[in-house]
Amino acid sequence: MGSSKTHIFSIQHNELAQVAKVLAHPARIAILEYISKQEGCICNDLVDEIGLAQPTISQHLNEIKKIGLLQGTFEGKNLCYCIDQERWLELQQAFNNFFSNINLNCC
Amino acid sequence: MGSSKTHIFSIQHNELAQVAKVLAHPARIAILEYISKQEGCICNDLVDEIGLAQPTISQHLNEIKKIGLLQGTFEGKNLCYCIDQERWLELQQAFNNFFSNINLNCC
DNA sequence: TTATATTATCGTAATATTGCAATATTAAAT
DNA sequence: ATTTAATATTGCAATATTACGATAATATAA
Repeated sequence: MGSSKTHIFSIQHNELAQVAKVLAHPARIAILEYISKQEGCICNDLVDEIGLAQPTISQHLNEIKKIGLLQGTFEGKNLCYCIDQERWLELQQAFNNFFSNINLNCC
Repeated sequence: MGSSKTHIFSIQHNELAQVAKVLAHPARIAILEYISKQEGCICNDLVDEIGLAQPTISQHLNEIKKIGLLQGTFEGKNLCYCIDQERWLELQQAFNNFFSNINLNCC
């Protein structure tokens, strides 16, 4: 065991959970916030800013990338990351729907 | 290693990440949705509904409880869970703030 | 009190995540 | 082509998560 039984859940539930998993680490929250404060971002700044080793930051960036939240473009010699606006708003909507659709009539 | 370096991050970032972690499993999403559809809930129903073993459901409920999202009251011989409304709205707000405060000016 | 039903806890196995050192890759500058 | 700087990948160790069988605790009913 140890692995989630994803197959017994709906696609919607799995997808929301997958996105939540990316947000489930303070480094990734901090990275997203930091990137947004810059206009784009050079990865090496993140290493100084966040305080984790370069390979670790790179891994976290990859997790964020996997759910489509990062666009990367080259600018001079440095890779420049920025947040994918369309996907961002889509996820905002997804969370808001989840929180709004829940019925709060308590027993 | 293996454990998150939570101490290098802000309280806000850690708290949001902690909540996201609870939502980061489809079973817990499904449990929250199912509880909300009922008015309260008997755990054994969840076992049938979700399709995981009773101890596993109990563990998931405990994770949800830890972030203050469940109220439990006794009703007859069965424990009746329901969603804590105040906390729910608080978390909805927290996620919405996170998504709204991000600056989307791309490079 | 004893039986019954429901929920919680314990113990354990399988898998996932986190983090970093070492190394490789990539692209620009010389 | 070589050097330099930035980012990615690999390999591995430590810890966390997920899941469930066995068992304990809890509360009602008989």
